[in-house]
Amino acid sequence: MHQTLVDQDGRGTAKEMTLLDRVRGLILGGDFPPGAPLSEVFLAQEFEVSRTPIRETLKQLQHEGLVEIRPKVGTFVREPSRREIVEMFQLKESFEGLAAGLLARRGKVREIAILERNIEESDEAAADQDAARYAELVHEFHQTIIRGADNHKLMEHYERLMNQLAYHRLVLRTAERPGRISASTAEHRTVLEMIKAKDHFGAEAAMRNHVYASSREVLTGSRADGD
Amino acid sequence: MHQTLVDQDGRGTAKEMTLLDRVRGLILGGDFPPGAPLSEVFLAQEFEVSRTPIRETLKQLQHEGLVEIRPKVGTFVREPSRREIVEMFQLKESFEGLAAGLLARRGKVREIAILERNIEESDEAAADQDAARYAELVHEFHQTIIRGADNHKLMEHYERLMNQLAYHRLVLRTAERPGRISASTAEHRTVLEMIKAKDHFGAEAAMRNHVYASSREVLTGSRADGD
DNA sequence: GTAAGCTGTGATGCATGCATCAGACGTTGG
DNA sequence: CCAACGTCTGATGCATGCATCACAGCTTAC
Repeated sequence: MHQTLVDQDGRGTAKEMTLLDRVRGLILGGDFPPGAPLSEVFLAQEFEVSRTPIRETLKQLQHEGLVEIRPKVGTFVREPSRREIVEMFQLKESFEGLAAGLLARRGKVREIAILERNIEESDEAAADQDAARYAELVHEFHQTIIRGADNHKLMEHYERLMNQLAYHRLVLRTAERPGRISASTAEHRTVLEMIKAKDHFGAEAAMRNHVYASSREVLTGSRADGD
Repeated sequence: MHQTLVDQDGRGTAKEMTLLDRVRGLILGGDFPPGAPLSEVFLAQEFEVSRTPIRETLKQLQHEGLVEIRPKVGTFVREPSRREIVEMFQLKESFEGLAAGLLARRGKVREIAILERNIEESDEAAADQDAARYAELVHEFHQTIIRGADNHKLMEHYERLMNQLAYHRLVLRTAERPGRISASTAEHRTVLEMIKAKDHFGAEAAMRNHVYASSREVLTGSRADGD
């Protein structure tokens, strides 16, 4: 029984998605809001598998912090408290700062080129008032730095963290304001300059400053550029 | 050799240990060295449960990075490569630096008192050439700082990281050299001074410097104080 | 003698059934 | 009317059995 496991966002890329990815997608996609119960039998029917692999999946998601399993009661989508969100942003700052520092130390030409191009396109997107494209580029900028750090363990922890933040980010996306989206580009530029100068100390500081600034504004709702 | 089924902290509290803890203890305790296969049926018999909960446990451990599940083949204790160990130490440096900085910012009197006492006892242990006690105190010092940071998400990520490093640390423990164990106490003292001065920037830098120094020596085998 | 193919064995992957238990709801006593 | 209790329902927790597959070792062709 080779059920074609198509992804749900209609990209048509039809890559084989593991059950874990699919259930997680259900949560992050908003189909199950925080607090919603995740019944094993329901999910089993939904994905046409038995309860056993569903149970394994839910336990994994518990480990990721996305769901809460109350023994003998059920599994529920976890709603991070505001405090936890603050904590996670502190971690994000630390992770991305570390990554920027490592990348600066390595001075990888290819990544630098990508980042330069990214900033150019960000300027264009900002000029075009294309908020969606801008958000995409911001995401790409951070991803490039994380990946460029060349530290796989860091990537793992970072991904775990961002998964937990993801639902929150989706909510924030809706609050984008095209008029202010270029605010963070200047900070991106500073980070890139530090990296190009191989100033790992400065790069880390600039990146942390940037993440801190955008997270502050996210938390207070004043910038909310989805970054 | 090791108490297998009871809790390991010798508290005698015999708290109900979850299967996850018990299997993990088997790995970290060295009963299953890296590369060893973890047969589901064997573990099921060992713990007198069926294969189903064992499977769930193994999937969790995979997520923790302690084991590697090769589909349709089996589960094996993962042996971190040297590169991964370096990566993990970089993360450790970042985590503990963040924690020290947060603790300095908070300036919690209780934690500071604990740390001061810890350093005193460390000096005594060093004077007594009591390597085991010293290692214990070092561990406690770091734990106090991590917990004092008051960031639960940070603790989670830190624990995950240290679990992956744990096997390696056990190996290092055997290489302790009583003559040099006091080397890190000076660094601990510096960290504490920064925290007392509420210099979060300095505290972070001092902590990172300390972690970097000890990890360097661990990796090159020149200090190897288990820190 | 070597390499390709085949079969056996043992493991995992999953479906299913039963035991157990938390929480809901109706009932009853005050 | 309210609170305490008993029953009931639906879920989870786990044991078990069957299908499937990777790998080893043997067989066979060349």
